[in-house]
Amino acid sequence: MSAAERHIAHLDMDAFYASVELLRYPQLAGQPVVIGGGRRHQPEPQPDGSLRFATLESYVGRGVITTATYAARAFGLHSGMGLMKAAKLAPQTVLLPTDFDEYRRFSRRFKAAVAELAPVIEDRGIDEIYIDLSQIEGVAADHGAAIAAAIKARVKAATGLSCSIGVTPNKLLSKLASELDKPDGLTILREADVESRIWPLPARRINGIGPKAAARLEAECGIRTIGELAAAAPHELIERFGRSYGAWLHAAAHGRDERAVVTEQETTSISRETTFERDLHARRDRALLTPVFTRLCEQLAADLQRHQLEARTIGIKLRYDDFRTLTRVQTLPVATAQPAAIRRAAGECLKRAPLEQRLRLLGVRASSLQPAGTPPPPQPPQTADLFA
DNA sequence: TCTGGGGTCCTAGGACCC
DNA sequence: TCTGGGGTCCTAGGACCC
Repeated sequence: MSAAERHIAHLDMDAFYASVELLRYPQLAGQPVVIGGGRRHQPEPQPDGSLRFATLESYVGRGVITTATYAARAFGLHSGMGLMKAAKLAPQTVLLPTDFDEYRRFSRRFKAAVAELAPVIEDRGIDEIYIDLSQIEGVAADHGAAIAAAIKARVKAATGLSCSIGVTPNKLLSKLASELDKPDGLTILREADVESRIWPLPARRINGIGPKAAARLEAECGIRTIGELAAAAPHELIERFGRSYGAWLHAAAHGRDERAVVTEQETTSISRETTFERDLHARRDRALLTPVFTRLCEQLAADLQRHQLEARTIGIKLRYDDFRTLTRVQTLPVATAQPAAIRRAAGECLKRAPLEQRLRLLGVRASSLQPAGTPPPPQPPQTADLFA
């Protein structure tokens, strides 16, 4: 491993789901559009051949925005916001249903396009990747500017979509850099730029500082920006946030990150969950709940089988009407991908959960995964055997 | 009528074993 | 009938991310 400076890119597709939908419905370009909710608001063909799109004002339900176009963001709409709340802010916004199959197709397409130019890619979900450019010839000359521009052009040619790229010496800085010039941005940063370009940003922008940590930093330390975090005494961060997280906060604020670009990652869990249209009572609404529960288990089993995996641990997740979340898991003696075995184990978990309160969500999860057909480890002898 | 669905990683305590 | 330290497995919850 050379000690030479690394060149790591972070590529983020711009408003990905919404941009894919705009390819399908170009007449919506420039309009406020959000993606989200169920399947009930498909565009309806009109007698004159045009399409009639649903708008937020007619939405009823518990869905959230998964992606908003930049025009919709101008109204204050953003991903994660409840659609009912969004409807109050901008009722005329077009609402399109989520079509994950289509987004996955475009995801594969843009990643394949990048791989033609730079094959060392770390998947970070459907719409973003890290790319290690360090081995690309001539990258040091311009710190990755030319190859990043070429990647942007190749993605655009392959998908019709724009993306934003940050290139820096590490993943942490690249993730920050890719956001600095969105949409259709290209930002090159070196370590010497951290003070001027990164330190003014809110600490919350750092990948790994979420709402809780950001609130504590501000309330307990008066820290709002990354620069203020960088100036904090390491031992104080460690006292407040623990040895591991405190030390990481300090390093992150100084733009230090040694993590490698990881090209292969094993799945550690698979889950299925659903939020009910109205809160259900475990006993009184049992007739409604039971088939949903069984179907989640069947879907989970199918997911496992599709991935050729088996699970040793099966768990459930409940969300109560007050949004508290509870989990129960059970580890089985033998791994399974069978719907009946999963249903049985999940049923045992459910017996150990309090069910007085109404539920808004029910989920089933498989973990301790292993390849299908892995021979079971030798079992400890049964009591009966010892005295046989 | 606030708050989806799919993930990862970390912590912490108890059981059990050497 | 005290006193250990370390290791693994399991469970529950929480923070965070896309």
